Amino acid sequence: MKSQKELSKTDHSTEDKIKNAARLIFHKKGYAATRTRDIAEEAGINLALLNYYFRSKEKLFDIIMLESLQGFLHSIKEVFNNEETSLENKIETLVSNYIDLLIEQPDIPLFLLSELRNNPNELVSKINIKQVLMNSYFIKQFKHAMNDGIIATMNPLHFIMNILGMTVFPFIASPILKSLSDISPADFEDLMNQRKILIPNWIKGMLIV
Amino acid sequence: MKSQKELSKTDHSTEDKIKNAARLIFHKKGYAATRTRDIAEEAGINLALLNYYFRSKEKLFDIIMLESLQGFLHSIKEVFNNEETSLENKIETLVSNYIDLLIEQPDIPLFLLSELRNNPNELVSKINIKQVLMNSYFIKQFKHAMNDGIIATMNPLHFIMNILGMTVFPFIASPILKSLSDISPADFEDLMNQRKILIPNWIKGMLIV
DNA sequence: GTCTATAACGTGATAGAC
DNA sequence: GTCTATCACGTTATAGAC
Repeated sequence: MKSQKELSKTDHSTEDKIKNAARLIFHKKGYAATRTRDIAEEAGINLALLNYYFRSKEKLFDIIMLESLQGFLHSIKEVFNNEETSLENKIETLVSNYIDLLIEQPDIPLFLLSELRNNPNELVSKINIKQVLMNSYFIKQFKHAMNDGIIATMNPLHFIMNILGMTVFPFIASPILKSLSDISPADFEDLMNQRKILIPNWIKGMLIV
Repeated sequence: MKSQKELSKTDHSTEDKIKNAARLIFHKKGYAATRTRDIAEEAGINLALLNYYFRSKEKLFDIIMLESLQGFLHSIKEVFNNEETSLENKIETLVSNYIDLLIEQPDIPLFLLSELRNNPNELVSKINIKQVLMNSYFIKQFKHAMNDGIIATMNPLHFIMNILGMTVFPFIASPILKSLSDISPADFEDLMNQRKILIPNWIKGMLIV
């Protein structure tokens, strides 16, 4: 239950106030549409202070971007490299954790994907997503099960696309989905919580030999 | 096979040159990050002409946005309201059409979803997505099959999220996915083409009672 | 550290010649 | 219709007082 604390992090220092405001607005509007004035106002401080602490809009953005990316990968990393849990259990945990995360911070995926779009970013290589995902214990288990004929043979990328697609996409597309049905935010959250059970079941269905 | 023609539309008139350039850059960078100067350069004309023809950046954007949204919905509309085809056939056709469309114009989904994010846009209601999707012949077939016990019972929204999630998400997340494996653009396209067959099969698996 | 005032710059839009 | 030159404005960033 750290999420609430995570969101409105310790707002003690001015530096933290600015960072929290920046995260909020960058996530919501993206780099280009964000004005440093908005961040300053949201933080309740003066515009000059932003440059005093972070030098420039871009530097501040880079910090937020890095942290957001790391935070988002953190969930996967922990689950994927747990050597105690089964393949099935990993899927259930991952989906459930992500849905919880996305209910709290629904803006993160669209933010990350938009900002990563054109920047074959140094960040992506710095964070080394490849190492985290493709060399994980999870992938080992997956390939092992395929070799043993326990699950159907497929490129692990398909598998990752399906899990992430079914889990993350509804949040990215929520503006449209909400307009499809006359669905309230509470209803939407209910639907997403249902998916904690549904998605792992669907995924299992895909793996049957 | 209209797609090629669709993309580089008749570049005859200056107006079309500007629109095509605008579409290209807006799709790639979004509204805020796009400079009218970039559009003018891409179109090979002068900045003043852009305002001469379209009055303002925003007006030009609105046109591109509307057309893009309509184009994207067009695929669904046609497939979903065909009263001759089966439920299974509709799924196969929709997935296949979308993958073809996204291979040609991979920037569209992220563009639409980003720009729609904060605008409970008049557009969304003007286009009336709800009407197109939820009152379609497809949804009728779907509910019918559920009532008859032919397919598993679930909220149709889950179903739509799954199809779109599995189909569209890989394109949205392609920068990350490409960095995961050392996958070439051609390999990525191959993977996506595989999914024309795979996704409908997975979806059918979800529907088994 | 924090503020006000202002400089420096980029961008959308227009005037006016051709 | 198309161009060059320029305006008008908003935004980032800094100087300098407190």
